[in-house]
Amino acid sequence: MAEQLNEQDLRRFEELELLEKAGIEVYPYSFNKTHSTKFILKNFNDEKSEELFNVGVAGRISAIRRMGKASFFHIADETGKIQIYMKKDDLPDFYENTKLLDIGDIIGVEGFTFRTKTGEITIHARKVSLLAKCLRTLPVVKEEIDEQGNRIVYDAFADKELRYRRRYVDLIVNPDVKNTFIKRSKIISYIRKFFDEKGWLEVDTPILQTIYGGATARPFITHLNALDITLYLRIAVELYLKRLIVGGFEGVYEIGRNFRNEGMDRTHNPEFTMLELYVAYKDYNWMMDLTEELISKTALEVNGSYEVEFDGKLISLKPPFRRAKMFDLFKQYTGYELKGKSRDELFEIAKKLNVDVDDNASSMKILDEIFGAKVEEHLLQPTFVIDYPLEMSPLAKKHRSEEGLVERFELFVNGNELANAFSELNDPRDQQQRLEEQARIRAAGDEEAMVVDEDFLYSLEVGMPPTAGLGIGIDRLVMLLTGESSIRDVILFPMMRPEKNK
RNA sequence: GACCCCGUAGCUCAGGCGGUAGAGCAUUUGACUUUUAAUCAAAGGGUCGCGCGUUCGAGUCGCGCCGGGGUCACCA
Repeated sequence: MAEQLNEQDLRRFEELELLEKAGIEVYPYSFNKTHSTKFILKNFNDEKSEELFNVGVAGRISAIRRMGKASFFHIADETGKIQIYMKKDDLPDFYENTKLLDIGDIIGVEGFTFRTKTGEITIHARKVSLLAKCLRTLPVVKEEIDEQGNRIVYDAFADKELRYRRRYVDLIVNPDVKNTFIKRSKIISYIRKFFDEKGWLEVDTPILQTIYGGATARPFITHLNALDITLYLRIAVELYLKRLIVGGFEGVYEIGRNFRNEGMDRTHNPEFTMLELYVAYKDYNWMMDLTEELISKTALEVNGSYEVEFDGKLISLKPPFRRAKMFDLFKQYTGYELKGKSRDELFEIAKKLNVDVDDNASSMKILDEIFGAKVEEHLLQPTFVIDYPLEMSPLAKKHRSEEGLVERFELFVNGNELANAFSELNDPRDQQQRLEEQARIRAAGDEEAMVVDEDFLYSLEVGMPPTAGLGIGIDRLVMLLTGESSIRDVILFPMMRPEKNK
C-alpha cells in the first residue's frame, strides 16, 4: 500500500510547519478537557446556559464549514460530536490559523455553550489549541439526517481490507464500528460480573504449554530458548481448569485467547477468545440451565431485548431454549433412525440423503456430515443439542443411561455452534482409554487428534469431583449479539496476510 | 486448497465495443461573520494492484503473480 505522500498529505506537512512558524505549539503536552460532548449535548439548558459557560472540549475535527470571517467545525470525541463556532472577532490572534486546520486534526476548544439559529447546541470558541495534527488524509464521510431522523452516510469508508488493516481509521470514520467494540466489552464485563456474583474464581492458566490439549486442533509451535524445548500455544484451557478443580476450587473460569493453526473464514480467526467455566458437583443438565440464563441475561443487558436480528432473520434468546437429543434431531430432519447403526449402514443412509462422504469416512465423520448438511440449517432459534456419541467427545463422561453416548450438549443459534459443555469425565481409567484411543487415531494420521497428557491423568487419579464444564466462543457470541456476520468485524485487529513490499 | 467476484485520484465510484482517463466529496485559490452533505467561481491531483504477452496502440483482451471479498472444502 502507498506509504508515499500524496498531494494532500504534503499540504498537511506544510501546514504543520506554517503553524509552527506562526508560533503555535503543535504538539503540546496536555489539555484541560472539562466535559465530554455527550455531557454537554445532554445537559445544555437554554434557560440556564451559564452552567456551561466555561467548558473545555477536545476531539478530532470531523467537518469544516468556513464562511469567511466565521467558521463552523464539528469535533468528535469518544462520546460523540459537537459543533464548534469560531468567529474572527473572538479569536483575533488565532483566526488566520484556522485555515491551516484540516479534517482529522485534534484540537482543544475553550468557550461557552449556546444554541444556534438552526437549533444546534454549539461551543462558541474563545480559545482554540492544536493538540495534534493529522498528517494523513482521512476518508471523508459526510452525513445527513433526513426528515425521518435517519442517518444517511455518503461515501462511507468501505474498503474492507483497509478498514481491517487500519482499524484506527475505521474507528475514527465509522461510528458503528466503535459501538460494536463497546458492546463487545460490555458483553465480556457482564459475563465476568455474572460469574463473580456466583462466587466463581477467574484464573489465568498457561498460554505456552509443553503439551496441548482440551480440543482437537492443530497448534502453533514455538520454542523456549532458556530450556531449549518446544512449546505450543494453547488450543484450549480445559485441562488446566480441571486441574484447578482437582486442587479444590469449586468454580473456576477463564476468558482468554486460544490459538488454532487452521483455516480462516467468516467464523474462524487463528486467535480467538474463549470462555471456559468448570463448576464442581454439577452435571450438564445444571449447566444447560446456567447457559440459558447467561446467554439470555447477557442479551438483555447489552441489547435491552431478547430479540436479535441476524441477516434479516429474527432470533429470540428468550428462555427456555429448545432442547433436543441429537438422534431425535436426526430422525426429525432426515427421517432416519441413526442410533445404533453400523458404519456401513450410516454410509448407505448418507448416500440416500445425498450427503457427500468419503468412502473411508468413520461413522463419527458420517454423522457429523449428516448433521452439518441436514440438521444445522434448522437450528435457527437457540437449540441445545443433547447427548453425543462417545467417540466424538473424548473428555465427556459416559451417559448415565444411554449406551454409547456421553453427557454433552452444544448450543446452536442461527445454525452455528455457540457453546459446548459436558458432564466432565472424571474416571481416570476411562479417560486414559479415551486418550489412548485418540493417540491411535493420531498415529493413524489425524493431526488434530489429542495428545496424551500424563500429568492431567495423574490429576484425575488424585481425584476430581463430579464437574460440569462449559465453553463459549466469545467472538461468536459477540457476532450474534451485534448482528455481525464476519468474525473480523468483532475482532479489533483480525489476522491479515502481511502486505508485500513492491 | 478449489471455484466465483473485485482492485481506476485521499474516499466513494463510473468507463470497459482496444485509440492514450472521468464524476461527487476531499485538496488549493478567491468570495462569504449562525452554517450543517453549507453555497458560488476557478485550479491542481492518476506508473487505472504488479509483471509478461497479443496489437501500430492495452485501464479495457490473454496468461501469471500479489492483495481483498464471497462460496465450498477443511475445521469447531
